Amino acid sequence: MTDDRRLTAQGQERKQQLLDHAAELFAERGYSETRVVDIVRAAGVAKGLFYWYFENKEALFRELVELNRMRLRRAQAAAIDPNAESLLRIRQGAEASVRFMARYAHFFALLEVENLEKAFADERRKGTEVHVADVAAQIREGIADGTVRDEPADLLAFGVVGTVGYYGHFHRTGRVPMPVDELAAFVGRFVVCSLASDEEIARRVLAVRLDPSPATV
Amino acid sequence: MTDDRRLTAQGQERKQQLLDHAAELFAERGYSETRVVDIVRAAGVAKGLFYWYFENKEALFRELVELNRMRLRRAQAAAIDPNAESLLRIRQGAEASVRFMARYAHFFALLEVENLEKAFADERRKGTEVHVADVAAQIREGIADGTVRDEPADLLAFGVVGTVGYYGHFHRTGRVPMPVDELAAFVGRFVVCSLASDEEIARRVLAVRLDPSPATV
DNA sequence: CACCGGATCGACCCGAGGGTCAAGCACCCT
DNA sequence: AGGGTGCTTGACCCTCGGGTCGATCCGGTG
Repeated sequence: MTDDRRLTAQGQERKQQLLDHAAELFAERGYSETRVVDIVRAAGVAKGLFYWYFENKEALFRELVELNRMRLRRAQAAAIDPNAESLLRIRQGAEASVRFMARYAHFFALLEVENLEKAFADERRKGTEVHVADVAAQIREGIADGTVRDEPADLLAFGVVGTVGYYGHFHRTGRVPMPVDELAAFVGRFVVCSLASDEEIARRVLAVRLDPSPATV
Repeated sequence: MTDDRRLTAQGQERKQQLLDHAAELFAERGYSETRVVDIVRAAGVAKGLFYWYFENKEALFRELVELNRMRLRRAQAAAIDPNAESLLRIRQGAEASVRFMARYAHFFALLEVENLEKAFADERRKGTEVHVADVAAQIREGIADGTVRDEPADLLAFGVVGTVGYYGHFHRTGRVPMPVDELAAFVGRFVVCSLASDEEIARRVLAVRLDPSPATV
Protein backbone atom coordinates (compact mmCIF):
# COMPACT_ATOMS: atom_id res chain seq x y z
CA MET A 1 0.00 0.00 0.00
CA THR A 2 1.91 2.98 -1.21
CA ASP A 3 -0.52 5.76 -0.80
CA ASP A 4 -3.90 6.17 -2.29
CA ARG A 5 -5.16 2.77 -3.13
CA ARG A 6 -8.64 2.71 -4.55
CA LEU A 7 -10.91 1.34 -1.90
CA THR A 8 -14.42 0.07 -2.28
CA ALA A 9 -17.03 0.97 0.26
CA GLN A 10 -16.29 -2.25 2.01
CA GLY A 11 -12.61 -1.43 1.94
CA GLN A 12 -13.16 1.95 3.53
CA GLU A 13 -15.14 0.37 6.25
CA ARG A 14 -12.57 -2.28 6.95
CA LYS A 15 -9.84 0.29 7.09
CA GLN A 16 -11.85 2.33 9.55
CA GLN A 17 -12.39 -0.75 11.68
CA LEU A 18 -8.68 -1.28 11.84
CA LEU A 19 -8.08 2.35 12.76
CA ASP A 20 -10.67 2.17 15.50
CA HIS A 21 -9.41 -1.00 17.02
CA ALA A 22 -5.86 0.24 16.80
CA ALA A 23 -6.74 3.48 18.55
CA GLU A 24 -8.39 1.60 21.33
CA LEU A 25 -5.54 -0.82 21.82
CA PHE A 26 -2.91 1.89 21.59
CA ALA A 27 -4.72 3.88 24.23
CA GLU A 28 -4.97 0.85 26.40
CA ARG A 29 -1.42 -0.37 26.34
CA GLY A 30 0.60 2.00 24.25
CA TYR A 31 1.90 1.93 20.73
CA SER A 32 4.93 -0.25 21.04
CA GLU A 33 3.11 -2.62 23.33
CA THR A 34 0.42 -3.21 20.78
CA ARG A 35 1.21 -5.87 18.23
CA VAL A 36 -0.08 -5.75 14.73
CA VAL A 37 -1.48 -9.17 15.49
CA ASP A 38 -3.49 -7.71 18.34
CA ILE A 39 -5.06 -5.17 16.06
CA VAL A 40 -6.07 -7.58 13.38
CA ARG A 41 -7.25 -10.08 15.94
CA ALA A 42 -9.43 -7.40 17.51
CA ALA A 43 -10.86 -6.63 14.12
CA GLY A 44 -11.26 -10.31 13.40
CA VAL A 45 -9.19 -10.40 10.24
CA ALA A 46 -5.95 -11.94 9.11
CA LYS A 47 -2.63 -10.25 9.54
CA GLY A 48 -1.89 -9.84 5.89
CA LEU A 49 -4.90 -7.61 5.52
CA PHE A 50 -3.31 -5.01 7.72
CA TYR A 51 -0.66 -4.42 5.12
CA TRP A 52 -3.24 -4.12 2.45
CA TYR A 53 -4.54 -0.97 4.07
CA PHE A 54 -1.45 0.43 5.72
CA GLU A 55 2.13 0.55 4.71
CA ASN A 56 3.09 -0.40 8.23
CA LYS A 57 2.30 0.14 11.85
CA GLU A 58 3.73 3.63 11.98
CA ALA A 59 1.76 4.76 8.96
CA LEU A 60 -1.43 3.81 10.70
CA PHE A 61 -0.38 5.80 13.71
CA ARG A 62 0.30 8.86 11.65
CA GLU A 63 -3.09 8.59 10.08
CA LEU A 64 -4.69 8.50 13.50
CA VAL A 65 -2.82 11.59 14.60
CA GLU A 66 -3.77 13.54 11.55
CA LEU A 67 -7.38 12.55 11.77
CA ASN A 68 -7.75 13.65 15.34
CA ARG A 69 -5.84 16.83 14.94
CA MET A 70 -8.31 17.93 12.35
CA ARG A 71 -11.23 16.91 14.49
CA LEU A 72 -9.97 18.97 17.38
CA ARG A 73 -9.45 22.05 15.29
CA ARG A 74 -12.91 21.72 13.88
CA ALA A 75 -14.42 21.36 17.34
CA GLN A 76 -12.58 24.44 18.52
CA ALA A 77 -13.57 26.50 15.57
CA ALA A 78 -17.18 25.51 16.04
CA ALA A 79 -17.18 26.57 19.67
CA ILE A 80 -15.62 29.95 19.17
CA ASP A 81 -17.80 32.92 18.41
CA PRO A 82 -15.68 35.13 16.17
CA ASN A 83 -17.47 38.23 17.31
CA ALA A 84 -16.90 37.71 21.00
CA GLU A 85 -14.12 39.53 22.83
CA SER A 86 -10.75 37.82 22.96
CA LEU A 87 -10.80 36.55 26.51
CA LEU A 88 -14.19 35.04 25.97
CA ARG A 89 -13.00 33.36 22.82
CA ILE A 90 -10.15 31.86 24.75
CA ARG A 91 -12.58 30.57 27.29
CA GLN A 92 -14.75 29.08 24.58
CA GLY A 93 -11.79 27.40 22.98
CA ALA A 94 -10.60 25.97 26.26
CA GLU A 95 -13.96 24.54 27.19
CA ALA A 96 -14.43 23.04 23.78
CA SER A 97 -11.01 21.42 23.98
CA VAL A 98 -11.73 19.82 27.30
CA ARG A 99 -14.98 18.40 26.02
CA PHE A 100 -13.33 17.19 22.90
CA MET A 101 -10.52 15.54 24.72
CA ALA A 102 -12.94 13.79 26.99
CA ARG A 103 -14.91 12.57 24.02
CA TYR A 104 -11.88 11.23 22.22
CA ALA A 105 -10.25 10.22 25.42
CA HIS A 106 -8.89 7.03 23.99
CA PHE A 107 -7.01 8.85 21.34
CA PHE A 108 -5.48 11.46 23.56
CA ALA A 109 -4.51 8.84 26.04
CA LEU A 110 -2.61 7.41 23.14
CA LEU A 111 -0.78 10.56 22.27
CA GLU A 112 0.23 11.13 25.79
CA VAL A 113 0.94 7.67 26.99
CA GLU A 114 2.94 7.09 23.92
CA ASN A 115 6.65 7.01 23.74
CA LEU A 116 6.59 8.86 20.48
CA GLU A 117 9.80 7.53 19.17
CA LYS A 118 11.23 10.84 18.18
CA ALA A 119 9.84 10.50 14.71
CA PHE A 120 6.34 11.41 15.73
CA ALA A 121 7.23 13.41 18.75
CA ASP A 122 7.55 16.20 16.23
CA GLU A 123 4.30 15.19 14.68
CA ARG A 124 2.56 15.77 17.95
CA ARG A 125 4.48 18.90 18.68
CA LYS A 126 3.30 20.45 15.47
CA GLY A 127 -0.21 19.79 16.69
CA THR A 128 0.17 21.74 19.88
CA GLU A 129 2.18 24.40 18.14
CA VAL A 130 -0.70 25.42 15.96
CA HIS A 131 -2.94 25.41 18.97
CA VAL A 132 -0.51 27.53 20.95
CA ALA A 133 -0.15 30.00 18.13
CA ASP A 134 -3.92 30.42 17.92
CA VAL A 135 -4.28 31.07 21.58
CA ALA A 136 -1.29 33.38 21.61
CA ALA A 137 -2.87 35.50 18.91
CA GLN A 138 -6.00 35.86 20.96
CA ILE A 139 -4.01 36.69 24.03
CA ARG A 140 -2.08 39.38 22.22
CA GLU A 141 -5.35 40.91 21.27
CA GLY A 142 -6.47 40.72 24.87
CA ILE A 143 -3.31 42.36 26.09
CA ALA A 144 -3.74 45.11 23.54
CA ASP A 145 -7.24 45.94 24.70
CA GLY A 146 -6.24 45.62 28.32
CA THR A 147 -8.34 42.62 29.30
CA VAL A 148 -5.41 40.27 29.68
CA ARG A 149 -2.50 40.63 32.09
CA ASP A 150 0.57 42.11 30.51
CA GLU A 151 2.91 39.14 30.27
CA PRO A 152 4.62 37.51 27.31
CA ALA A 153 1.76 36.26 25.16
CA ASP A 154 3.40 33.02 24.10
CA LEU A 155 4.14 32.13 27.64
CA LEU A 156 0.57 32.67 28.72
CA ALA A 157 -0.57 30.64 25.76
CA PHE A 158 1.48 27.70 26.94
CA GLY A 159 -0.25 28.00 30.26
CA VAL A 160 -3.66 27.80 28.67
CA VAL A 161 -2.85 24.91 26.43
CA GLY A 162 -1.10 23.16 29.26
CA THR A 163 -3.96 23.58 31.65
CA VAL A 164 -6.45 22.30 29.16
CA GLY A 165 -4.25 19.35 28.34
CA TYR A 166 -3.68 18.43 31.93
CA TYR A 167 -7.30 18.57 32.91
CA GLY A 168 -8.11 16.49 29.91
CA HIS A 169 -5.51 14.06 31.08
CA PHE A 170 -6.69 13.89 34.64
CA HIS A 171 -10.26 13.47 33.59
CA ARG A 172 -9.39 10.73 31.18
CA THR A 173 -7.43 8.82 33.76
CA GLY A 174 -10.41 8.89 36.04
CA ARG A 175 -9.00 11.19 38.66
CA VAL A 176 -11.62 13.84 38.18
CA PRO A 177 -14.85 11.97 38.63
CA MET A 178 -17.25 14.63 37.47
CA PRO A 179 -19.34 15.22 34.36
CA VAL A 180 -17.42 16.68 31.47
CA ASP A 181 -19.55 19.75 31.18
CA GLU A 182 -18.89 20.62 34.75
CA LEU A 183 -15.18 20.13 34.32
CA ALA A 184 -15.16 22.14 31.12
CA ALA A 185 -16.88 25.00 32.90
CA PHE A 186 -14.36 24.83 35.69
CA VAL A 187 -11.44 24.92 33.29
CA GLY A 188 -13.03 27.88 31.59
CA ARG A 189 -13.08 29.69 34.91
CA PHE A 190 -9.54 28.65 35.70
CA VAL A 191 -8.21 29.96 32.45
CA VAL A 192 -10.07 33.22 32.64
CA CYS A 193 -8.88 33.82 36.19
CA SER A 194 -5.31 33.14 35.28
CA LEU A 195 -5.37 35.56 32.36
CA ALA A 196 -7.70 38.39 33.28
CA SER A 197 -5.99 41.63 34.08
CA ASP A 198 -8.46 42.41 36.82
CA GLU A 199 -11.37 40.96 38.68
CA GLU A 200 -13.99 43.04 36.98
CA ILE A 201 -13.08 41.73 33.58
CA ALA A 202 -12.93 38.17 34.80
CA ARG A 203 -16.39 38.53 36.24
CA ARG A 204 -17.73 39.98 33.05
CA VAL A 205 -16.32 37.26 30.85
CA LEU A 206 -17.48 34.56 33.20
CA ALA A 207 -20.97 35.97 33.30
CA VAL A 208 -21.58 34.92 29.72
CA ARG A 209 -23.40 31.64 29.58
CA LEU A 210 -21.97 29.11 27.18
CA ASP A 211 -24.20 26.28 26.10
CA PRO A 212 -22.41 22.96 25.87
CA SER A 213 -22.46 23.15 22.11
CA PRO A 214 -22.94 19.68 20.71
CA ALA A 215 -19.49 18.93 19.40
CA THR A 216 -19.62 18.90 15.66
CA VAL A 217 -17.63 15.85 14.75
CA MET B 1 21.50 -9.41 40.49
CA THR B 2 18.66 -10.09 42.83
CA ASP B 3 18.57 -7.10 45.04
CA ASP B 4 21.25 -5.76 47.29
CA ARG B 5 24.52 -7.04 46.04
CA ARG B 6 27.51 -5.78 47.94
CA LEU B 7 29.24 -3.27 45.76
CA THR B 8 32.74 -1.90 46.06
CA ALA B 9 33.37 1.77 45.49
CA GLN B 10 34.25 0.98 41.92
CA GLY B 11 31.05 -1.00 41.61
CA GLN B 12 28.93 1.87 42.86
CA GLU B 13 30.56 4.15 40.40
CA ARG B 14 30.05 1.81 37.49
CA LYS B 15 26.44 1.39 38.38
CA GLN B 16 25.97 5.13 38.54
CA GLN B 17 27.58 5.49 35.15
CA LEU B 18 25.12 3.06 33.71
CA LEU B 19 22.22 4.90 35.32
CA ASP B 20 23.43 8.21 33.97
CA HIS B 21 23.96 7.03 30.46
CA ALA B 22 20.65 5.24 30.50
CA ALA B 23 18.84 8.36 31.68
CA GLU B 24 20.37 10.36 28.91
CA LEU B 25 19.58 7.86 26.21
CA PHE B 26 16.05 7.30 27.47
CA ALA B 27 15.44 11.01 27.45
CA GLU B 28 16.81 11.26 23.98
CA ARG B 29 14.95 8.50 22.25
CA GLY B 30 12.60 6.92 24.74
CA TYR B 31 12.70 3.79 26.79
CA SER B 32 11.67 1.16 24.32
CA GLU B 33 13.80 2.73 21.64
CA THR B 34 16.89 2.47 23.76
CA ARG B 35 18.65 -0.87 23.54
CA VAL B 36 20.55 -2.32 26.40
CA VAL B 37 23.44 -2.46 23.99
CA ASP B 38 23.22 1.28 23.51
CA ILE B 39 23.51 1.86 27.20
CA VAL B 40 26.51 -0.33 27.73
CA ARG B 41 28.14 0.98 24.60
CA ALA B 42 27.70 4.52 25.85
CA ALA B 43 29.28 3.51 29.11
CA GLY B 44 32.00 1.65 27.27
CA VAL B 45 31.48 -1.72 28.89
CA ALA B 46 30.33 -5.15 27.81
CA LYS B 47 26.71 -6.14 27.72
CA GLY B 48 26.93 -8.79 30.36
CA LEU B 49 27.92 -6.20 32.89
CA PHE B 50 24.55 -4.58 32.68
CA TYR B 51 23.00 -7.66 34.18
CA TRP B 52 25.52 -7.67 36.95
CA TYR B 53 24.12 -4.40 38.24
CA PHE B 54 20.50 -4.61 37.20
CA GLU B 55 18.06 -7.43 37.03
CA ASN B 56 16.90 -6.14 33.67
CA LYS B 57 16.09 -3.04 31.71
CA GLU B 58 12.89 -2.33 33.54
CA ALA B 59 14.54 -2.57 36.94
CA LEU B 60 16.98 0.12 35.95
CA PHE B 61 14.12 2.30 34.86
CA ARG B 62 12.33 1.89 38.15
CA GLU B 63 15.45 2.83 39.99
CA LEU B 64 15.69 6.01 37.97
CA VAL B 65 12.12 6.93 38.71
CA GLU B 66 12.48 6.37 42.41
CA LEU B 67 15.68 8.33 42.59
CA ASN B 68 14.26 11.37 40.90
CA ARG B 69 11.00 11.31 42.74
CA MET B 70 12.88 11.65 45.97
CA ARG B 71 15.04 14.41 44.61
CA LEU B 72 12.03 16.42 43.55
CA ARG B 73 10.34 16.09 46.89
CA ARG B 74 13.46 17.17 48.64
CA ALA B 75 13.83 20.20 46.39
CA GLN B 76 10.25 21.19 47.05
CA ALA B 77 10.54 20.76 50.76
CA ALA B 78 13.67 22.87 50.77
CA ALA B 79 11.99 25.71 48.92
CA ILE B 80 8.88 25.92 51.05
CA ASP B 81 8.86 28.07 54.13
CA PRO B 82 6.56 26.23 56.55
CA ASN B 83 5.66 29.45 58.29
CA ALA B 84 4.51 31.31 55.21
CA GLU B 85 0.85 31.59 54.32
CA SER B 86 -0.62 28.85 52.17
CA LEU B 87 -0.81 30.66 48.87
CA LEU B 88 2.78 31.74 49.20
CA ARG B 89 3.85 28.20 49.96
CA ILE B 90 2.11 27.06 46.83
CA ARG B 91 3.99 29.65 44.89
CA GLN B 92 7.25 28.55 46.43
CA GLY B 93 6.58 24.93 45.64
CA ALA B 94 5.65 25.73 42.07
CA GLU B 95 8.75 27.77 41.41
CA ALA B 96 10.97 25.17 42.96
CA SER B 97 9.40 22.48 40.82
CA VAL B 98 9.98 24.39 37.63
CA ARG B 99 13.60 24.93 38.51
CA PHE B 100 14.03 21.34 39.46
CA MET B 101 12.45 20.07 36.30
CA ALA B 102 14.67 22.27 34.24
CA ARG B 103 17.68 20.99 36.08
CA TYR B 104 16.80 17.37 35.63
CA ALA B 105 15.32 18.00 32.27
CA HIS B 106 16.65 14.84 30.79
CA PHE B 107 14.91 12.74 33.35
CA PHE B 108 11.56 14.42 33.09
CA ALA B 109 11.72 14.25 29.37
CA LEU B 110 12.02 10.58 29.94
CA LEU B 111 9.01 10.26 32.15
CA GLU B 112 6.90 12.20 29.83
CA VAL B 113 8.08 11.01 26.50
CA GLU B 114 7.90 7.51 27.71
CA ASN B 115 5.26 5.08 26.71
CA LEU B 116 5.10 3.79 30.24
CA GLU B 117 3.92 0.37 29.38
CA LYS B 118 1.10 0.26 31.84
CA ALA B 119 3.34 -1.27 34.46
CA PHE B 120 5.07 1.97 35.30
CA ALA B 121 2.33 4.26 34.22
CA ASP B 122 1.10 3.66 37.73
CA GLU B 123 4.57 4.20 39.05
CA ARG B 124 4.59 7.66 37.61
CA ARG B 125 1.04 8.34 38.60
CA LYS B 126 1.85 7.66 42.20
CA GLY B 127 4.49 10.33 41.90
CA THR B 128 2.14 13.05 40.80
CA GLU B 129 -0.52 11.85 43.19
CA VAL B 130 1.60 12.66 46.20
CA HIS B 131 2.40 15.99 44.69
CA VAL B 132 -1.24 16.73 44.00
CA ALA B 133 -2.24 15.75 47.50
CA ASP B 134 0.31 18.11 48.99
CA VAL B 135 -0.84 21.03 46.93
CA ALA B 136 -4.48 20.21 47.58
CA ALA B 137 -3.87 20.36 51.31
CA GLN B 138 -2.35 23.79 50.97
CA ILE B 139 -5.19 24.93 48.80
CA ARG B 140 -7.78 23.73 51.28
CA GLU B 141 -6.05 25.80 53.86
CA GLY B 142 -6.11 28.77 51.54
CA ILE B 143 -9.80 28.34 50.86
CA ALA B 144 -10.47 28.13 54.57
CA ASP B 145 -8.73 31.43 55.26
CA GLY B 146 -10.26 33.03 52.22
CA THR B 147 -7.15 33.64 50.19
CA VAL B 148 -7.96 31.05 47.54
CA ARG B 149 -11.00 30.99 45.27
CA ASP B 150 -13.74 28.72 46.49
CA GLU B 151 -13.55 25.82 44.07
CA PRO B 152 -12.97 22.11 44.61
CA ALA B 153 -9.48 21.93 46.09
CA ASP B 154 -8.40 18.80 44.27
CA LEU B 155 -9.39 20.28 41.01
CA LEU B 156 -7.41 23.41 41.60
CA ALA B 157 -4.48 21.28 42.67
CA PHE B 158 -4.51 19.50 39.34
CA GLY B 159 -4.36 22.87 37.70
CA VAL B 160 -1.27 23.85 39.63
CA VAL B 161 0.55 20.60 39.09
CA GLY B 162 -0.45 20.60 35.47
CA THR B 163 0.72 24.11 34.86
CA VAL B 164 4.05 23.45 36.47
CA GLY B 165 4.48 20.26 34.52
CA TYR B 166 3.62 21.86 31.23
CA TYR B 167 5.92 24.78 31.64
CA GLY B 168 8.63 22.39 32.62
CA HIS B 169 7.90 20.49 29.48
CA PHE B 170 7.87 23.48 27.19
CA HIS B 171 11.06 24.80 28.65
CA ARG B 172 12.76 21.46 28.33
CA THR B 173 11.78 21.10 24.71
CA GLY B 174 13.28 24.46 24.01
CA ARG B 175 10.12 26.31 23.25
CA VAL B 176 10.56 28.80 26.06
CA PRO B 177 13.94 30.25 25.41
CA MET B 178 14.41 32.14 28.63
CA PRO B 179 16.44 31.68 31.79
CA VAL B 180 14.95 29.23 34.23
CA ASP B 181 14.70 31.70 37.03
CA GLU B 182 12.68 34.02 34.92
CA LEU B 183 10.37 31.24 33.86
CA ALA B 184 10.01 30.03 37.42
CA ALA B 185 9.02 33.49 38.52
CA PHE B 186 6.49 33.69 35.74
CA VAL B 187 4.96 30.38 36.67
CA GLY B 188 4.75 31.55 40.24
CA ARG B 189 2.73 34.55 39.11
CA PHE B 190 0.57 32.44 36.88
CA VAL B 191 -0.31 30.06 39.65
CA VAL B 192 -1.00 32.76 42.15
CA CYS B 193 -3.25 34.61 39.73
CA SER B 194 -5.20 31.53 38.92
CA LEU B 195 -5.83 30.71 42.56
CA ALA B 196 -6.11 33.98 44.43
CA SER B 197 -9.59 34.89 45.50
CA ASP B 198 -9.03 38.53 44.77
CA GLU B 199 -6.51 40.92 43.34
CA GLU B 200 -5.42 42.33 46.63
CA ILE B 201 -4.30 38.98 47.91
CA ALA B 202 -2.55 38.13 44.70
CA ARG B 203 -0.63 41.35 44.87
CA ARG B 204 0.34 40.70 48.45
CA VAL B 205 1.63 37.21 47.81
CA LEU B 206 3.48 38.29 44.72
CA ALA B 207 5.15 41.11 46.56
CA VAL B 208 7.24 38.68 48.55
CA ARG B 209 10.65 38.27 47.03
CA LEU B 210 11.83 34.72 46.67
CA ASP B 211 15.50 34.14 46.19
CA PRO B 212 16.32 31.43 43.70
CA SER B 213 17.29 29.07 46.48
CA PRO B 214 20.16 26.95 45.31
CA ALA B 215 18.44 23.62 44.80
CA THR B 216 19.58 21.25 47.47
CA VAL B 217 20.28 18.12 45.55
C1' DC C 1 -19.32 -17.26 -18.54
C1' DA C 2 -14.61 -15.40 -18.38
C1' DC C 3 -12.05 -12.06 -16.45
C1' DC C 4 -10.20 -8.59 -13.44
C1' DG C 5 -9.01 -6.25 -9.45
C1' DG C 6 -10.02 -5.49 -4.78
C1' DA C 7 -10.19 -8.13 -0.49
C1' DT C 8 -8.76 -11.88 2.50
C1' DC C 9 -6.08 -15.49 4.33
C1' DG C 10 -2.31 -17.56 7.19
C1' DA C 11 2.04 -19.92 6.88
C1' DC C 12 6.50 -18.38 6.62
C1' DC C 13 10.77 -15.49 6.99
C1' DC C 14 14.15 -13.08 9.42
C1' DG C 15 16.38 -9.67 12.12
C1' DA C 16 16.50 -7.27 16.33
C1' DG C 17 17.33 -7.24 20.81
C1' DG C 18 16.77 -8.97 25.77
C1' DG C 19 18.92 -12.03 28.52
C1' DT C 20 22.56 -16.02 29.66
C1' DC C 21 26.90 -18.08 30.61
C1' DA C 22 31.46 -19.91 31.21
C1' DA C 23 35.56 -18.23 31.46
C1' DG C 24 39.18 -14.60 32.67
C1' DC C 25 40.98 -10.74 35.36
C1' DA C 26 42.35 -7.78 39.44
C1' DC C 27 42.77 -7.10 43.88
C1' DC C 28 42.46 -8.47 48.27
C1' DC C 29 43.52 -11.57 52.66
C1' DT C 30 45.85 -15.25 54.99
C1' DA D 1 51.37 -19.08 46.59
C1' DG D 2 46.53 -20.17 46.81
C1' DG D 3 41.93 -19.05 47.01
C1' DG D 4 38.01 -15.89 47.54
C1' DT D 5 35.12 -12.17 45.98
C1' DG D 6 33.87 -8.58 43.04
C1' DC D 7 34.16 -7.17 38.31
C1' DT D 8 34.36 -7.73 33.26
C1' DT D 9 34.02 -9.87 28.86
C1' DG D 10 31.79 -11.19 24.38
C1' DA D 11 30.01 -14.97 21.97
C1' DC D 12 25.77 -17.30 22.02
C1' DC D 13 20.73 -18.38 22.40
C1' DC D 14 15.99 -17.84 21.54
C1' DT D 15 11.81 -15.49 21.50
C1' DC D 16 8.98 -12.16 19.73
C1' DG D 17 6.94 -9.62 16.38
C1' DG D 18 7.05 -6.78 11.99
C1' DG D 19 6.63 -7.60 7.48
C1' DT D 20 6.14 -10.76 3.00
C1' DC D 21 3.96 -13.68 -0.31
C1' DG D 22 1.43 -16.77 -3.15
C1' DA D 23 -2.96 -18.72 -3.03
C1' DT D 24 -7.83 -17.95 -2.80
C1' DC D 25 -12.27 -15.79 -2.72
C1' DC D 26 -15.81 -12.75 -4.41
C1' DG D 27 -18.54 -9.26 -6.64
C1' DG D 28 -18.96 -6.50 -10.59
C1' DT D 29 -18.48 -5.88 -15.75
C1' DG D 30 -18.31 -6.82 -20.82
